Amino acid sequence: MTYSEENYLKIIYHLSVVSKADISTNAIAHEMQTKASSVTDMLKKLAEKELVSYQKYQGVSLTQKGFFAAKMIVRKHRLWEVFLVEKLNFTWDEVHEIAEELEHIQSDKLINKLDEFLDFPSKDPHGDPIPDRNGNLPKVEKQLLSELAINKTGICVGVKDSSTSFLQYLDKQKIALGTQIKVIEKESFDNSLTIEINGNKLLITNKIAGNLFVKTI
Amino acid sequence: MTYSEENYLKIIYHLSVVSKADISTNAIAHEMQTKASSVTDMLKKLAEKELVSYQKYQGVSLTQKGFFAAKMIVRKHRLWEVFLVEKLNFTWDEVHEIAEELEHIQSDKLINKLDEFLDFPSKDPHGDPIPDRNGNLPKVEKQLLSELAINKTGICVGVKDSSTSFLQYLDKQKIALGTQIKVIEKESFDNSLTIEINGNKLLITNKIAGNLFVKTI
DNA sequence: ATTAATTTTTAGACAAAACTAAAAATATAT
DNA sequence: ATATATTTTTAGTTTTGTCTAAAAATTAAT
Repeated sequence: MTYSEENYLKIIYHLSVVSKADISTNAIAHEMQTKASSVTDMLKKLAEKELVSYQKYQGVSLTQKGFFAAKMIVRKHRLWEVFLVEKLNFTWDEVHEIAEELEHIQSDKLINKLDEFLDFPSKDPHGDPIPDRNGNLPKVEKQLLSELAINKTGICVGVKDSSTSFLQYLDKQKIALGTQIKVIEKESFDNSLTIEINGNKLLITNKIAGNLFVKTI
Repeated sequence: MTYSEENYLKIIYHLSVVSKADISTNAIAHEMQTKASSVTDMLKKLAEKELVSYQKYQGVSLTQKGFFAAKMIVRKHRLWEVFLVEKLNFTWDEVHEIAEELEHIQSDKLINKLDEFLDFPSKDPHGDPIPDRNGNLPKVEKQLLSELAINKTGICVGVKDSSTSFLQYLDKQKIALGTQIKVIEKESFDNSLTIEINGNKLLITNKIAGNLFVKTI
């Protein structure tokens, strides 16, 4: 598989996790930051290789083969992220771009030895689950902070958006994986929330709350 | 720089270390396992970027800029090899191919943090020196075993050929970096050598002796 | 010093992955 | 139901790095 094919497969996988329905050409083009016509070309190539099932004008879905391949790319990405943070002391907002490159390194033996070296982690630095060598994904129980009821407390277990800017915002507000967050108040006009962290109150927008995963306790 | 440009630069660097004179198109084609016409195309591109100085029909040499860039690629390659052997327990004959991919990962921060994680090694698993972040190469004092005089003893400090088959031959004969080797006899007809390792005598061909570096003691 | 052999370069093509512009299919709105 | 808007596909280019075949330059040989 080429570098580009792997990137498409990964994008289709991520879109599939969210949507269930077939993935549209435009949705892929948007994620890949490319043009719809380029996507069409690539979908034909992936269909030819039986990595996706594709019907003209009807979008795509991953085949079993494509699904497994995508999970292996995600596995590599997330394991490298763990390596970068745990072993090389990168911060969680620095690792995504580097892992985007490292995920394309071929060797299965490498990734399995890396997995062992890292002591078989089940989650990456952003709380996302890491598929094992057979493609099994640990099921992570979580909900968006924006969906948490008033007076309920959750533990931060992941982020939906793992962009540098969002992660740095969280750092600034002293929100990390494992942090306890209690919902104090919800403003119905703009859906902003007042939350309590370590005894301090903090006002956050709905956009922030919609990108933070918590687990209720 | 593209993946392919980096590979050309690295090959030109390796040929330069050996030959001093300008590097011929054919020599590069042979190393790259490609055609001379492809090499010509690439040399024009590298010259355009001022990474090599190139005169039609006269071969190429690296510019200062190209020399530094090449050393950074070699640095990455060798540091990753150390990582694979020291941290992931790969054997020295398995790491070259994987490092060929890893050497193209971009981030400077990554490679400097890796360097630190590995405790700033000066040599890779095959005894080759690792350039530091400024491009300085530790000078390694060594000579080929084939050039060692009779009755002299040397310590194995490196290999010229780091192919899997040669390294596995050395493993089979219990020759590793640090092994003491004494030259007992040289057969002038075929230039084969009788050597002594750990008290045992061993007959090796000139080809073997011509690919093993030793340091006299 | 010519001729022959080798090396190197040019010219033209091709595959991968992207693009633009236009056509076709699907979805939406009145 | 028909017109309009949107989405998707096709057709034709472009760029990167490769190739083959032929031409040009260099090197070797008599």
